[in-house]
Amino acid sequence: MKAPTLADVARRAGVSYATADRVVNARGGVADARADRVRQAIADLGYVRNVAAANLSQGRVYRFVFVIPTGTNAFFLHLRMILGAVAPRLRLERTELRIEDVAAFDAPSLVAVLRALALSPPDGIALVGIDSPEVAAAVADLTAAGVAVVTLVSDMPDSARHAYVGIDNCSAGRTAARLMGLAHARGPGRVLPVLGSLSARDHRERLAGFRAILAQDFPQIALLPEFEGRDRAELVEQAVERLFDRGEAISGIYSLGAGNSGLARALARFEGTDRRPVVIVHELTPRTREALGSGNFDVVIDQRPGAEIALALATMRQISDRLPAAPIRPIIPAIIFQDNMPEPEDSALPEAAGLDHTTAPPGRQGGLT
Amino acid sequence: MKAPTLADVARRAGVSYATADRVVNARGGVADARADRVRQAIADLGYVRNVAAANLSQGRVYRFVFVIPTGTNAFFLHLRMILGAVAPRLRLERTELRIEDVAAFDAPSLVAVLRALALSPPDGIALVGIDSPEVAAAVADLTAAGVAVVTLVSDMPDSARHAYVGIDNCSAGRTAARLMGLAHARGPGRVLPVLGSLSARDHRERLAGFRAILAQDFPQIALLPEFEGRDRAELVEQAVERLFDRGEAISGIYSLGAGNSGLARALARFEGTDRRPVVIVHELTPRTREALGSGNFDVVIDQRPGAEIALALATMRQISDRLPAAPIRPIIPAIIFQDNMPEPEDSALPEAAGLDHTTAPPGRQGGLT
DNA sequence: GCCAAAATGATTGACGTCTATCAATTCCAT
DNA sequence: ATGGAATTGATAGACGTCAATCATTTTGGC
Repeated sequence: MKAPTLADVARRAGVSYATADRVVNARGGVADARADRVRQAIADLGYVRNVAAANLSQGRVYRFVFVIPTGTNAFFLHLRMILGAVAPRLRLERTELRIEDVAAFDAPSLVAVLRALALSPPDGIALVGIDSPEVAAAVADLTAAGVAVVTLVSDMPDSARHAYVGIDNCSAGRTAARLMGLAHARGPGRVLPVLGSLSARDHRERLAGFRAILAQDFPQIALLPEFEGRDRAELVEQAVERLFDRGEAISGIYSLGAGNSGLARALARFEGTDRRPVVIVHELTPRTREALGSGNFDVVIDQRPGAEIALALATMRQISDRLPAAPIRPIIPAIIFQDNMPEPEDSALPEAAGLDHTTAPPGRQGGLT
Repeated sequence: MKAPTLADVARRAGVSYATADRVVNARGGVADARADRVRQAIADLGYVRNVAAANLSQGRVYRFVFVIPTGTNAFFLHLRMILGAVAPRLRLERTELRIEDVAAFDAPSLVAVLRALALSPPDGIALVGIDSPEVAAAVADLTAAGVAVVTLVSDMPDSARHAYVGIDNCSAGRTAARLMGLAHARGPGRVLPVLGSLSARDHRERLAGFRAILAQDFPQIALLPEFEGRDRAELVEQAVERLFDRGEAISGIYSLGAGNSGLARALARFEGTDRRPVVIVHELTPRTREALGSGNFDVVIDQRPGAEIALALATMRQISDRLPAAPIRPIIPAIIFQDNMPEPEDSALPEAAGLDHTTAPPGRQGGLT
């Protein structure tokens, strides 16, 4: 009735414990015939190695690295903040977190970081994907070396990464289009897409999804040419200002990258009027929160970085533990209006929960006499 | 540099290992002065008991029970399905799941189930809350007996439950109102709320949130009296049919409970016309999926039962492990249009991930020779 | 049939906690 | 002071795995 141990496997396979151990831990030096018998016994018994016992025996510590772009991008700053907040808690679970900096949108420097990490490989690496053969090659080397590699936020489907943790960006773009269409009700309009860089897969996919639904279901809405703002607030601000100054009739803005504080500034001119365009942006940050609250933005599509980090960690741990892989589903983004803003994630006061379970409850055996 | 063990604590407190053990496991028979010294040493060293080692030593199996309402309610059927799907995987992690049936909206039978469970108490219980003093009393007895109790879907804030796992229903109602308002653009309208029962806290809260935002931001939308459909499709269908037959001008329907297949049938009469009201419902089920896809519903607010189950399990495990309680944040509901429907959760084919990590990768020590 | 190389078996000591038992000490009321 | 109770200490085995060592057997080439 209880779970089979490796000793059971060895017995069933008719080999010694030592041989079974050599097979499951890939130590080599086992004849094929024997190894197959062990594998068969594992399958027959449904043996799953007891990770707790394994970790206990070798005093294992999980070492995970998050490679995060530098710069003033509010989303990545938020990501760093959350990582900093969960790190102490994770240490209790024998997990060490490290953040490696990398220049944004920069394949060569990402490759350099990955190559450096390969020298003393951690157990897992989470990185923001960049479409580039060199990065893919570095990833392949890491996975070959037994490192769990997970792409975060933006995927690299053609690489050897074990899993992608993030939202379905195409679907997010379609959702934005649907909301934009809803808000235009039955009237016509002209919509401006603002993005960071077409070289980023996530931005490309969002734009494609947005376009597809607008074209399909909302023919009365015209699409202006997209603006590439490199995720930099001042560039976005200038560009939007210029359009307004030229008197362009803009009924909606879909900002699918970062740099939204610039957008908020550019929209200040509509304060108090009812002529502000419908504004849909990505990522809940202090700035976008504020703009939502004050009624300057309408919708925020948030990829829930906290959930992403949790899933990335769980995935890396699962791969490191060599457990049968659970299917990874995309993160479901939160669609946020001024009415359903969640608490900021840094308001995580452990004791605020008001409960402390660190001493045994009065269970079967009595307390004091 | 490594984590302190209980032996370290004992040494620091100047007591024997046995005494320290008696303190952390509440076995009793320790003089106050000594116990305090042990507790002080624990605090000084930041000792956290090694759960893996503890579970290993006693061959521990977590026993968790989900108490789920019976009936044809599609949401709860879905919840049961997901529980069935995760159960085998959890068994690998020494966790046993059981489902207990209970009549819906029925406090006495919930109390009976809880009392029965108390006879051989599991490690954790997740239940759908019902506001009733008797239920609260039963919950208090369970928590006093050391059982981790979590409310699911609908909370009981005044009970002794350890945590609530579910969405912020008030916020969800506000979100529905915002979407309804958006879809009404600047035109007037009349909106019908359909709910299961005002005795259910979650339904009450959604309705309150919905009302508040409509009143505050959309004065041009009139609110019809709400209909209580007991979550039963045929009742909902009849009631809505009757209203339409009477020629009521209805521009929007907010269905905040179950029974949406009845609603979909009642809306069939608008097929092909553009006079269908705006329809916002809760919970993604096969029926609401279909209605979204065919364009009969506009928005589904889904409380993501899979995420709820995962969080409930994690919470119960954490409480059972007597770890410092992490703050529990509400589940963020998914807002779903026809454009961003996620894969059904039962499409979870473990092997579909295409990866199997059950054998050691070629790590530090070489493979075959 | 011999030798080296390869494969296999047997065994042991961690890892940190829990449970249990038994011996030794302290405390307190009389 | 004495006896009984309460408290404390010491220790050992179990849990399942990993890493390591050493002894033994089998294999393959000649």
